[in-house]
Amino acid sequence: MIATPDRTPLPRTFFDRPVLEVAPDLLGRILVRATPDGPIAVRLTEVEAYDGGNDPGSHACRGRTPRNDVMFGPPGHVYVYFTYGMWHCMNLVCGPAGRASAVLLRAGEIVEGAEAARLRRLSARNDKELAKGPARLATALDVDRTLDGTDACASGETPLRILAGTPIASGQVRNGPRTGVSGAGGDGELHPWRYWIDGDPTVSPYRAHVPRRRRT
DNA sequence: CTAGTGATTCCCT
DNA sequence: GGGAATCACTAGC
Repeated sequence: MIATPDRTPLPRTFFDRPVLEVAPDLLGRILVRATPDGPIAVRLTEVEAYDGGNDPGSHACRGRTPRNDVMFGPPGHVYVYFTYGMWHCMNLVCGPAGRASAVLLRAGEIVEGAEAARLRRLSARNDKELAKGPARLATALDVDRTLDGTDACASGETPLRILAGTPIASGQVRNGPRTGVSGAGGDGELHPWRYWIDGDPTVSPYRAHVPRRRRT
């Protein structure tokens, strides 16, 4: 018998913990995006931890800037960045405030509002690909920089909120090197901080970071 | 399935 | 000015 997902919002205290504790605990949780077409909900299946200033792979490793400002703020808020000239990716900030740690949401299963998500993801060949990858997840949920700094733990009507869902037993959680991260050779050995649900079909393929030469 | 490459723009050095 | 926490597409196995 399959347990019904818990629709209770996650409290801010959930995020006010070390990022390596929060990241695997986010698997199986449900993020809800309110849109004019109705809610789109994603069950998280893959995440990556970024541990503030000590982490060479983190956007916060060179200090506070206008872009990463939200990472230095209170936990439970959403950090959205724009990358590769085209894409957005979203994170949830973890505690304590000022630590600048966050969890990148890398992939998930759309469990509500798939019709609305498909409108944003016309290249997806099937529903498993709707949110298979961090930029795909943000696109499917219509998330961009205008949502940077949104409080995912606020009560009342908010563009983004996160529900308890169904946590994943530790035996079903796998971890390994982060995907596509520059700034740390041998990153997999030192920072195996990508977590995913074992065998889940919506988990994105692993790709090592490859520095690209500028077109002449 | 894997591997290689162009797209496109913001941010920080 | 260089590079980026990526994706879509193609070729080949």
